[in-house]
Amino acid sequence: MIRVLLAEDQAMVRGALTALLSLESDIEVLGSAADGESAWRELQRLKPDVLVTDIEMPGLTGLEIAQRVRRHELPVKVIIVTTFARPGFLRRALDAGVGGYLLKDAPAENLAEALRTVHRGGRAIDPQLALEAWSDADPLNDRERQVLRLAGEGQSASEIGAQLNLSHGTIRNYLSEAIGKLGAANRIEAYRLARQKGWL
Amino acid sequence: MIRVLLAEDQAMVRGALTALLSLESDIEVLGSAADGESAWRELQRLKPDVLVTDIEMPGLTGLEIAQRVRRHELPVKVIIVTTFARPGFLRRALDAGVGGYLLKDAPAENLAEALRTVHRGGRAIDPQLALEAWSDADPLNDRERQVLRLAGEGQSASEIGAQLNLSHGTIRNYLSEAIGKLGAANRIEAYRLARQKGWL
DNA sequence: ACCCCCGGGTGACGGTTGTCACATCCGCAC
DNA sequence: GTGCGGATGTGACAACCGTCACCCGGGGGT
Repeated sequence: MIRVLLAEDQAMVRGALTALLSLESDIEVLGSAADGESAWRELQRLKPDVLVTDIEMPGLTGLEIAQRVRRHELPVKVIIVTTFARPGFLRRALDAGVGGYLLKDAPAENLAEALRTVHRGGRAIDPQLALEAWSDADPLNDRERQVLRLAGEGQSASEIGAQLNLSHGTIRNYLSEAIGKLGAANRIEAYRLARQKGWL
Repeated sequence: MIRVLLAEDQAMVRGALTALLSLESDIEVLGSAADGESAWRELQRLKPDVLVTDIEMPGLTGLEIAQRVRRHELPVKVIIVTTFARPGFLRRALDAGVGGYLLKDAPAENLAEALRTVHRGGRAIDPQLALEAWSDADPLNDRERQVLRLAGEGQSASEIGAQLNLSHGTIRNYLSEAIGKLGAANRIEAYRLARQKGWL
């Protein structure tokens, strides 16, 4: 019997996934959590074999939980199930030692299958995504990432500078570099590109 | 017996929702579709009592399907189930005469409940969202919406102008108006604001 | 015929952005 | 210490952006 904890913020999807997994005779859903913190608490209380978690959740993200699990050496496998086919996310997930990374686009049967694979020590990584993940690395450094994020919220160079205690000229230099590295035409395009790669 | 067709692009969520609804003894899931066009075809082939559809799908969106249903006077109720708590979306959905509008944040039991309500002729609208929907209306006209959308993709005024056969000066005028109407500081902020309201 | 509104355009203004070359400072290797 | 590299600033330039006042032409009303 595979004992599972489910973390997913959208209640309807959470309920639906629970129903889906409960159909499998060798899987038992111990419980579910709607945000990162409670997932972390339930993880320690219920001691499941496998944690199935979304990435984007209030509080802790699924990636952060995976990192914590590794750091505390908890005996639980982690499977990420997410909407986002972003190479950067998979990259970080693998660095955090997750057992599986599935897309919500994948057929529903894959989930139970992946659960079994991971439970017996294997890995279940979405194959087409695995390729992309190693193809191109994040070219941005911390400053560029930081500045690009703020620029993407509509802030001007001066506003960003004020926030980071840097001169507006420096901000423009960083933005210019980021735009160049990403092959974009302006900050807006750069932001979108970086975002869809999972780099921001 | 309530006969249901399900339209949802993410396969895993689609499978999970099917599992969820199949647990109910008075509900029968006739089939499901992964995009707007096939949902529309299945709708005519299977003639379900109720269509449960996501909004964001490839091809036709759920809102467009609802509009078509109304235009063709098909004898099917439509329930929108979406991630997006955007007043503008609900507004358009109601204009299209949908029977229900639920958020994926809502508890899973609500879905079956809403299905029954709508099937017997009632309406199931997320209550807190219903309030917001009438609070503030979309101030943008078609041109502004169109231009803002393109600007949000990183295109310059000249590029947008070329695409719409308008002069770059006119584009700037539209953007300026949109920025003003939304109380934003620049096009980036305007885009974000409009987007999160569901106006784009 | 008259007026007025509406979609579109123009030209000018000051500010912002993107780019580049160069300057400064600090820390670290040798 | 010398030298180098990274992080931060500066100043200049052209292009772009946001704003505004104003112009034009074509429908509707009346």
